[in-house]
Amino acid sequence: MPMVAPERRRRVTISDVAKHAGVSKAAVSKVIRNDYGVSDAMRDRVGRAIDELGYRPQAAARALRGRAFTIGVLMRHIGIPFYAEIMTGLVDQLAESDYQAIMIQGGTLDKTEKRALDALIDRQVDGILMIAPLVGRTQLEQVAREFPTVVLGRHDSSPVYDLIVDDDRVGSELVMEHLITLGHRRIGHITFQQEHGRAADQMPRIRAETYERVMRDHGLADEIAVAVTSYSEEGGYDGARELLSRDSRPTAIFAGSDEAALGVLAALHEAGLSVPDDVSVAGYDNTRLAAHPNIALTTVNQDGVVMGRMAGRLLLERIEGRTSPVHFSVIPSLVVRRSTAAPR
Amino acid sequence: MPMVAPERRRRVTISDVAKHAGVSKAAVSKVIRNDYGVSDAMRDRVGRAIDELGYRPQAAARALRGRAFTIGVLMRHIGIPFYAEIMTGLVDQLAESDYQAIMIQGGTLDKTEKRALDALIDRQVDGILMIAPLVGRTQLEQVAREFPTVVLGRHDSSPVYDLIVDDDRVGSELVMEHLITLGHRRIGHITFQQEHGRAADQMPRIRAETYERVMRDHGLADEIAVAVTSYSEEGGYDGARELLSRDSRPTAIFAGSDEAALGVLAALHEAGLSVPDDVSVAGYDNTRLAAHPNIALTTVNQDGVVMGRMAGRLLLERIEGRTSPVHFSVIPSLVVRRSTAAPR
DNA sequence: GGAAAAACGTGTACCGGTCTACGGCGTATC
DNA sequence: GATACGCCGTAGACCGGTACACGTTTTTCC
Repeated sequence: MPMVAPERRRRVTISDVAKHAGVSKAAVSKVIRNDYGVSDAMRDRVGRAIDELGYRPQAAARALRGRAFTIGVLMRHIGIPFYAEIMTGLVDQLAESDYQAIMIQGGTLDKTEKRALDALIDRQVDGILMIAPLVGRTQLEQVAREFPTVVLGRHDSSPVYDLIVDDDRVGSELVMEHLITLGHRRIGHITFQQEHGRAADQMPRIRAETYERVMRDHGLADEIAVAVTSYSEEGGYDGARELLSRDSRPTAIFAGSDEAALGVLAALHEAGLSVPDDVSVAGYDNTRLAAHPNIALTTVNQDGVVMGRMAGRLLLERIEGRTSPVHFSVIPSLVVRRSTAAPR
Repeated sequence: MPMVAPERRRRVTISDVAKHAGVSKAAVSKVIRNDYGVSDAMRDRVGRAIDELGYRPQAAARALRGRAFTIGVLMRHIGIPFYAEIMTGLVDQLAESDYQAIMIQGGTLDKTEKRALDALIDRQVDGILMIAPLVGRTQLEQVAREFPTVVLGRHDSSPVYDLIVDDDRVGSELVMEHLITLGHRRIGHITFQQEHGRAADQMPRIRAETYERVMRDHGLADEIAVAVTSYSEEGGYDGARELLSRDSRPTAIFAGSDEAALGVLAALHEAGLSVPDDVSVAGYDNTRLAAHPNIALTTVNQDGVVMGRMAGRLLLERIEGRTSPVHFSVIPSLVVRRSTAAPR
């Protein structure tokens, strides 16, 4: 028996609505876009036709001429809890507008990120939010010149895009002062070396530099010990093992991120060292997991929801025509939990 | 001084390429799509022109007539570790094709999920992957009739879409047999009541039913204790508190998900009970965190990467024209860690 | 060697919207 | 009463691709 192809009902178009309402396509378009020059009667009439037919404008067609009503979000990877917070804020902010946020994974390589970014551009998004992008500054500015762009989590400001950052200097100082006040002197740090050596103002770099500065300010220049790995759990694990293998074992480790701190905890556990009795551990980001009683990590809280909401606002403003750059900084706070204590 | 509007360079179009190569638009289009009827010379020539101009086809324009080369993924929320695994598999599978995955958050409400799904449809995606969607079956089938669709994490099969599931019966049995073999009799369960009461074949329901069945099979019908909350950390916390407050405290808790299990651990910690000495805890999903030494959760491993890869494959097949439904089931395995032990 | 078939390139309608230009009509202005 | 103007609706070009129909050239085959 021949397979009957399922009849794919043709989608309702603006012409269908126009015909059904007995008006022109242009009139329907005006109503949809809330354009000038529409009578109340027309609005009602078209509105009813739209409802009756269940019409929804097709984004692709709109994109070709006008806007796609789409905000593209580029992130390395989903599953990073802090990113989820950002999205919560962004979606919340966009909920009142006609815009929709779509996300795309850029991965951790230049190449894959480039591909993802291109994909967003090819899809004619109206604005782009880049979360901690790897892309070099020149290319970043080139994109930003053509599309409203907000960059989150990088410190290199530019006249062509908006910037949202947590004040990593302040946050790192909070952690370091906390550890030093507790009495620690041999404090290690785990940082993340981006592929682009040039990016002196990227977030991991700032945290690392602040760490070193505070150490020096307290006359602990000789105790500086940095492991360069990555901000992932694996990175934290490897970094901790490296730090532990050095001559004088640190009594505290400031991991550049909570993810990394989780790896540090794992490494310490494996080495039979207890936290915080043998080694204190602090992270950064206040991931939801940091709060879990089995982890109880001292960390820095940066309000991701606020950052996401602000990102949405800035993008909408840019889409509306703003060209002057905005630099928004969130002040972080220290959250002390059981992973830090005075050294024994 | 008047602000000079940044000149937005017009994007390179197919006509530009055609002119530059001295051929027709149609020829360029054929080359791009690898269509029939193109000579090697033509391919070279056009290829060179494309490279020289840095041309990239615009997805919106393609979508209008042909395909958008976009796969839409609908998920409740990013930040759920298991979803990240699925995406890894999906992206990996799509990497070789011309398709790109975009994600959209549906939230936990019918209404917000509907809006997100509409947004995908409006954007003319070529295929949709729905991860544990809330949407009712009728609507689901309606969407699937018009767009290639793969549903992951729900057990209600249909002739119009493909299904990818972990075999939740087998997984739940593994957990229960493990606990019973250890000697537990008072085993509690935490489940998730979806909004749609009708969905008898949804995943939480299956895990819960299997729990009850195994209990009965071992003559433990009287010990059945189920807390109905949700599969989130909060849900687990609340559920555990409820179970602990009952007359006979369970010696083991089978949480329907790792997320919930984390909440259970938190509640036990708060109650001053130790794991696994006082209470054994098991989860489901083998989230990355379950492996962390500070958590060390006994759980069920279902290979999210494999599931994601399969989702990609099935979608591409459907886009190519397959209409017969596929039902793919992943066999889970038990991962025993330190959160379970014989009752004292 | 000639007819048929295959290979290749082009012209152009079309997808579903947006937006500019314009025309008709009612009202205010002088 | 003629002119000007604001308001409202429409016609139709246009966005950047795809795909079909068709003409021309080359190859195949008897």
